[in-house]
Amino acid sequence: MGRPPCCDKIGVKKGPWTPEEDIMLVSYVQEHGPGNWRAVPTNTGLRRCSKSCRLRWTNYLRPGIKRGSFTDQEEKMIIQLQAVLGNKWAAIASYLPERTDNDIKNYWNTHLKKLKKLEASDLYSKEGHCLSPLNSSSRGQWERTLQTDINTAKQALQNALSLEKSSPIPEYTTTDVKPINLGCYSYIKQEGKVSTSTYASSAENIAKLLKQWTRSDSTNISEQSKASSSTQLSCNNNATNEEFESLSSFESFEQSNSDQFSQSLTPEAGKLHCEISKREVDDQVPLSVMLESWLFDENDDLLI
DNA sequence: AATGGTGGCAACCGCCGCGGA
DNA sequence: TTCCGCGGCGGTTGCCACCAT
Repeated sequence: MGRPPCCDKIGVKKGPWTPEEDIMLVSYVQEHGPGNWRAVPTNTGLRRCSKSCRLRWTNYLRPGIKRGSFTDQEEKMIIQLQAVLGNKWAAIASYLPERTDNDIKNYWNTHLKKLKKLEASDLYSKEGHCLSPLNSSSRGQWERTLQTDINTAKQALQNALSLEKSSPIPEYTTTDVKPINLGCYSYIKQEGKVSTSTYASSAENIAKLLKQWTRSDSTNISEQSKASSSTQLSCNNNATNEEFESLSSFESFEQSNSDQFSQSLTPEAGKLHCEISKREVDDQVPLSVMLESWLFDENDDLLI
């Protein structure tokens, strides 16, 4: 006998979310903040499971989510963090705050897993042995493999971080996939033409619905926030005033919820995140140094 | 033009851990 | 101390769009 379902299955809607449902959820979270998901369906009138609401928020509607293709730096970080942390997608996602664990998991399963498999088979054929720890002949050999993995991870992480420092904003060529933030939705610009998913094409509709509840908040938005928003939106000539206002509202909301981000991290990652935030304010210790010291600590733990 | 195959991604399912009663 | 409910996480599924034949 398993645990009963988190919510009554009868009358609970499943499948893709409609823009109207998104609006209901977003406006509720805007008002009450993320949390107490159990109460969301009853308070909003959404015929959705509480888990579904939380998932929709964290994976799609949450402000600050970057969509579109992964950059080289992101890919490197995912590969190396996966080597160190394993399939701890939430932990990995905590180092890529703009990406959700679901996104990273999907990316790994569709792109990187294949890549790693290919590399592994290549090594297997070249070296005539399996690198899997479970099949290695001795623990010592496995530890050496692990150590190599960790060292590689650290190296790549440092490379990625140094790249990040030199070019904090990814540059896109005309052939690159270029994500354009539009509130909680993203338009993907590819090879000069703007294409949207069927869902994202409803963004204007969403913006109209958002208009009502953003009006009251928009008066409190700082000029700085507006400036950064307009920079992002300048990519899209079709951006409406309503969309602009909704985005501004989201950004101010995001800032107010930065504490919740650090709370959502794993204990280890949370500690690191807090430490990084603190140190960065206190004495500007580079992120790469923090990560490296953390990785060294992890190594010690693993090899004891 | 039609159809089958494949890849990508959003969403669901079930288990686990934590915190409160 | 135990039980229960909730939120979080990872694995998996199913739908849809794109591509090749």
